[in-house]
Amino acid sequence: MHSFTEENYLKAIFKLIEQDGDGVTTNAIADRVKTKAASVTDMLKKLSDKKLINYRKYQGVSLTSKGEKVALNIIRKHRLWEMFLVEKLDFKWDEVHDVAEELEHINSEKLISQIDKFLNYPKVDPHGDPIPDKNGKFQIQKSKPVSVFKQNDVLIMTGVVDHSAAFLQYLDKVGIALGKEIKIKNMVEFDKSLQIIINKNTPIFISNEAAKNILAIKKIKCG
Amino acid sequence: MHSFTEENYLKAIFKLIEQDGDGVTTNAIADRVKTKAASVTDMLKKLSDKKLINYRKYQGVSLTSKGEKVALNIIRKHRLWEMFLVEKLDFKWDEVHDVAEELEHINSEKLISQIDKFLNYPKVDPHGDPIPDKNGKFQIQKSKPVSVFKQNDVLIMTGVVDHSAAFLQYLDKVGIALGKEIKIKNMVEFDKSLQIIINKNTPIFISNEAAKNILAIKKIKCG
DNA sequence: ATAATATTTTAGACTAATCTAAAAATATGA
DNA sequence: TCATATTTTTAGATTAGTCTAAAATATTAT
Repeated sequence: MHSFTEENYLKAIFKLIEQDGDGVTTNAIADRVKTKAASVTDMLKKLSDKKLINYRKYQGVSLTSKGEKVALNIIRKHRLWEMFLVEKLDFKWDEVHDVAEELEHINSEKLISQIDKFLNYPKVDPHGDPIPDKNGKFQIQKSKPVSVFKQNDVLIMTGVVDHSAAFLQYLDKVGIALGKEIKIKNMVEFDKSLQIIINKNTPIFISNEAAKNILAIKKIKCG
Repeated sequence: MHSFTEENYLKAIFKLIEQDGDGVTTNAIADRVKTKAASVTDMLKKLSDKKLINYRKYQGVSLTSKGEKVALNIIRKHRLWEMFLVEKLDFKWDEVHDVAEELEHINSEKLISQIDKFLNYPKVDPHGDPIPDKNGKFQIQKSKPVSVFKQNDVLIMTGVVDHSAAFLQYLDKVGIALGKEIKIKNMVEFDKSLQIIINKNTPIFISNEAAKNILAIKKIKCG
């Protein structure tokens, strides 16, 4: 098993990737786990030795599939416990976080599968965040900025962060709208702009700034 | 708050006192918390500094009322969690111990009071052990050998450990029977024999061997 | 392109809890 | 009572996680 602390680092890294994509920085992690950058570096070496993250000095980190599995399991437990506290023990949705932070580290397969059953297999927690199933798969996807996805991902546009008229008019002009398919063809290293294909049309470029403000989910593979 | 480890030591000491009375030995604790005597000595110093135990080198330990309070709270949490696992999550009574060992260290007043309510304020856990209430009082007392009680305790005799005819005849002869009041007048240091008063009659002496085989509970003060 | 700034890593130290081996205290028993 | 055995404590080392301060690397802005 992994230590309480290792689990917290993996969870922090997972959430940072979810927010900002791969290449998570030492300082960002230090912020999230409320420690100093030097301590983070030590832990990154340890997690890397255990093949839980991909780490090269000064280059930022990403999770290996092994590390992602661990992180997803912690998140699953956290969200199921939050659900339990609200549904069964009359906690308010804003009271549950700190207790769930502790409960998520309890080690028992049976405990968590029984809680899941007891709650009738919920798909989202009290904050509306999706709960991964026991295989680490989300039944419901949360929309994320286009900027966090990877080359060759195929997405469905679901919303915007910036609701300004100017931005919406821009989207209209380039042909991005709710429900449209967006395939990420390429990412330009220099300015992080993206070459994308909308509904199989001719590729276009959008800036990193634009990509950060367009929300999307991964398209589910059919067949 | 106290560390996970400190809590485990306090719980171990509490249980040893419950079994054998005050003056718990270093080795007995080492056995229970599965560590070495040297480690126990270190921890005893720490707990003593924090005024959680009474400790004099080589003399064995007892709990201060502060320490007992902490121990009782851990035991309360442990037993409520066991109850929850069996009643609500379909655990077998022999599957719950290890998980409850982890859950008992979760820090949340509200969590445990809500679990208590959810279970409708149970008085005993799935193993039949009494559950202390939030003030650390047992609503139901577990019978313990007379040998573990202290001077001036007033008890009610509830049973025996040794069911042999010889022992029962001896009890009959000295006037000890189910329901009789036993007041502990004095304990002889030399052989640990007890001077007791049965139903306010003339004091008699019983051996430590006998005292270990007579079960009793503390008499509840009326009025 | 280079100087200034910011980020990240290294080096070395600290704490809590643990261990082994040796010393000290206590208990046992002829 | 005095030697022996047992128990407990001390001394010194180890591990996980943390810290500060200094060095190395990367980024930014002129």
